[in-house]
Amino acid sequence: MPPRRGQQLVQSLERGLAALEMALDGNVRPSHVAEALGIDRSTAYRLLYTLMAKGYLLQDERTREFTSNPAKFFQLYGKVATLLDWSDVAGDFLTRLRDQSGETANLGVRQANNVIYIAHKPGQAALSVNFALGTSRPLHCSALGKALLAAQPDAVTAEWVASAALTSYTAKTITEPSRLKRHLERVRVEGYAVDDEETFAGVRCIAAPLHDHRAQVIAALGISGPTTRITHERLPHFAQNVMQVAAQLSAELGAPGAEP
Amino acid sequence: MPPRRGQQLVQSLERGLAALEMALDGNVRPSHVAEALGIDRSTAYRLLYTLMAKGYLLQDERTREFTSNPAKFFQLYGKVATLLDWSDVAGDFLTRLRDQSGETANLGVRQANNVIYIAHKPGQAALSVNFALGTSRPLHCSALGKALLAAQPDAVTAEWVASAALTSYTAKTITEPSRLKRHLERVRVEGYAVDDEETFAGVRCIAAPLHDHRAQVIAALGISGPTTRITHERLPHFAQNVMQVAAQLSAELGAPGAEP
DNA sequence: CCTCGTGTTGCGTAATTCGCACATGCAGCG
DNA sequence: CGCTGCATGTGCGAATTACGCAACACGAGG
Repeated sequence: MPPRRGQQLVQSLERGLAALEMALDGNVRPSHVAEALGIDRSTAYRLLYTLMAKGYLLQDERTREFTSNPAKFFQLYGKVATLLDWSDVAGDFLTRLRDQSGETANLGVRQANNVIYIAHKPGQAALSVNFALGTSRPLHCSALGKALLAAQPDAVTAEWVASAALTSYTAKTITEPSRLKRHLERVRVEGYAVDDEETFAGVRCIAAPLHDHRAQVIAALGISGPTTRITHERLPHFAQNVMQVAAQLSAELGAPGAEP
Repeated sequence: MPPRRGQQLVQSLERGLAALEMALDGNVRPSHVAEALGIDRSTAYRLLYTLMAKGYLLQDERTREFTSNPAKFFQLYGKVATLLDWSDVAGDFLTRLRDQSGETANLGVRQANNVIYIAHKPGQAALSVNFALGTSRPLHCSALGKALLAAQPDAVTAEWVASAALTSYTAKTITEPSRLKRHLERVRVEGYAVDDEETFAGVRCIAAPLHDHRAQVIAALGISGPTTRITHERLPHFAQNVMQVAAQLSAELGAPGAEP
């Protein structure tokens, strides 16, 4: 018997959700899930079967593989419709930012240790940064993520920085906790965050936080583009642009103190 | 111990998913879930807590209520990106259908006993049918649903009609299995389905099935509008329009036999 | 202050789940 | 063609796990 932790999680549910997420990353079979989770094949099978019975998965009649059921997830997603509304509200501002900067504009929220991109307007230049909605990126090396991190109270940020796994993606990724902490302090002072090729070589991003009617930071807005266009010289200009649109969107969301 | 059914489902996972879906329909508290599922409060709490630990739910610090975590569901949804692509492909056809008919065009797939609307183009008239993406409607009283039902093999349809709960929504909803069966046979012959105020009074819909490269019916396409514009006289004309665009979209999807 | 309702946690029980073992089916190969 | 290897799917018994009971903490309301 494993030692009881502070809070006991329901094991079957935990494993079932893990199996579900595996199926979302690609078709799975009981043997795969069993190996990945360190459980018996039969157990994995019963979890998958239950997920299928509840509509989350489908099973291919021929190959016997379990697949995620897109319709089910679309339905679930439709129920958290607030985000859809978000896209509608933010759409005009993203377009404005995209047109003013000429680069891909995007908007993301925090989910655990990641930023999730929930709305975007891809740039129209031949060479533009592009990725699918719903993509997640680490907080510590994305502009949106750093803008969100910097908005937290000092103590929270300090604790997070100390305990987080600062995975390196490029030579420029900040992996030292102390350096990241100082970096975030500067982000807060300046009002915007920069990802200077810390996630992808050749890609620079700029982001600023968005405030709601309670002045709470709930999301971040930014642009991403190739280093050839977002140069160090033009960076301050882009940053002003991002902050300006972020303030406008915040005002639209009812943030106090923002320009009308 | 309850008698074992043909296939045993994992109870904890089943209950956990039920709790999750409750949370998607609005904030929940352990006592609510416990009562709805007929389980103890403590059990409901542990399920909710596990869902929270895995990122599916959030708990309000003040009210202690559990809320769905939109970011998580957006992330999950982003992974089943095939549907997003679908919207892209279907977008032009939906627009064409909307512009030709002047009514709201929509596209849906089957999910259990419902149709899920996964793409649409709302009509531009002052009075137009409109609903959010991800909405679900019963198969037996929606045009899209009947188009999907009629495409199945006879035996499957017969069994479904006999066992399904044909809930009535308006006076015109078809609730007799035998009548629905005949109705669906006619749908198959005609090539299109009509929802003649069977779901909402004053709303008429027309839909036709979409075929993929294997000639399998995978979705349905249609229009919805007020009975004042979609009159019985003009209905055949609208039906031709729907079938034509459906055939074009099917061809785009690689369906054999459809016009290029 | 008392009561009621609810969130949260400890604990013992027993129901539920888990893993083993096996039947079955399929694909590759000698 | 039959043998082997591998995977899915299903009884079944053991015991781990999840469940319900009970109790505590806390806040609201009377």
